[in-house]
Amino acid sequence: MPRPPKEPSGGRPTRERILDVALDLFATEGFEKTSLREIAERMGFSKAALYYHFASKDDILLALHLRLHELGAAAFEDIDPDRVDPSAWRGLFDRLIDRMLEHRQLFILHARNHDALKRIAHEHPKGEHEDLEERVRRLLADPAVPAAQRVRLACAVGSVMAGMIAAGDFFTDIDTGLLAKLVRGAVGDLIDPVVRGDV
Amino acid sequence: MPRPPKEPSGGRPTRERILDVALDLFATEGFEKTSLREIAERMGFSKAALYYHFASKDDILLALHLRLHELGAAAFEDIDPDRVDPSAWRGLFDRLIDRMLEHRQLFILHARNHDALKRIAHEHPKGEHEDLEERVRRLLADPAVPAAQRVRLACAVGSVMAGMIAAGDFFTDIDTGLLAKLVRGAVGDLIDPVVRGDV
DNA sequence: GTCTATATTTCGATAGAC
DNA sequence: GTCTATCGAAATATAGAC
Repeated sequence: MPRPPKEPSGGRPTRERILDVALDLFATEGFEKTSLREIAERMGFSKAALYYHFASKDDILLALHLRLHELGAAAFEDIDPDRVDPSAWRGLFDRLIDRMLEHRQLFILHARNHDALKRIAHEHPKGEHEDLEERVRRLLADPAVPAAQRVRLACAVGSVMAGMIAAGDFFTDIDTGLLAKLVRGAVGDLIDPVVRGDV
Repeated sequence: MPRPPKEPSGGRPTRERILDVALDLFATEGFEKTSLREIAERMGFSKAALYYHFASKDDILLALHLRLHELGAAAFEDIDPDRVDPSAWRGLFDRLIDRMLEHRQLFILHARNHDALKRIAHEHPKGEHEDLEERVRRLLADPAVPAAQRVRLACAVGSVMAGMIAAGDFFTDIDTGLLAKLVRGAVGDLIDPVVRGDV
């Protein structure tokens, strides 16, 4: 029989609590600069104990990458990978903004440790997931797409990122719902000419 | 008498060439991940020789920080620190975009290693420079400024950053002049409602 | 100005007891 | 599942010869 949890952790498994701590540290200090000693100290046990739950430091980052990947897969599974036309951009960004504000830390982790994530994703050739980021990346680099559209798309992505980062640093007094509305408005102004076909 | 330079380095002093190499590495791999061994290898001499030119690794980053600071001071010395009103934003961003595209690496270095730069700037209390970034930062965090203006400003900054980062990654086929024009147009659409007083 | 050699620290990771 | 103890590698930095 499954024994009930004894720790005062809300029944949250130790592995998940380690990931919570690592997410916080990786997002605020960076993956390279965060040491396992630091994670272990916050968890209240020794460095070696971490290795019972994870095979390596990279393995912790990989698990966090999976959290983000599953999130993205669930949120954008109805998008046609082969045909991302501008008319779908507005709805795409509306959902993206909500998701990103809802899971700020995960996206900040991703943006901040992009190199490390790319490295371990490259060392784990399993799945070769075709996620949203890769599609946007290809769109941005495609010389066949009008330059104006590509630049506008990059600015829109940068705007969402900036809003998300600022949310925790400068916008602590702004309600999340209002922030989402304002960012949606700004992104709308950015991609309106693209959607309307003016560029 | 000042002896002529013998190295095939265009007469560029060793110290400056070290900074060039360090800038490239810090911007592409990050400050923490770049080792002095890596810099020394590219320079063609040993690790210890670096310490003849710089007192520490932090000192190298500090010198690069000064490059950026002098650049910013020269470019925005005519801005009134105490009165940054929206009507000046357009001109501010126009100059900012040109400067940033012109010195891409320096700004990428700054964005990527913001924490390390803040740390060494904090350890060097000299000057307590009041630069443009600090002013924008205060504006973004000021609850007295309308939320819509703050969010639009953050999006504009994020757009410029995105355009600059993408310039080297995805926009290699886009002429710099065209890119600057397109980013100016995008930022204009973002801050137009603010400048006109619609928000 | 650059070298070799080395001191010192910190890190990720492992071994084995409990 | 967690511990202590330790290994090996790599990092920053220093000492002293040339």
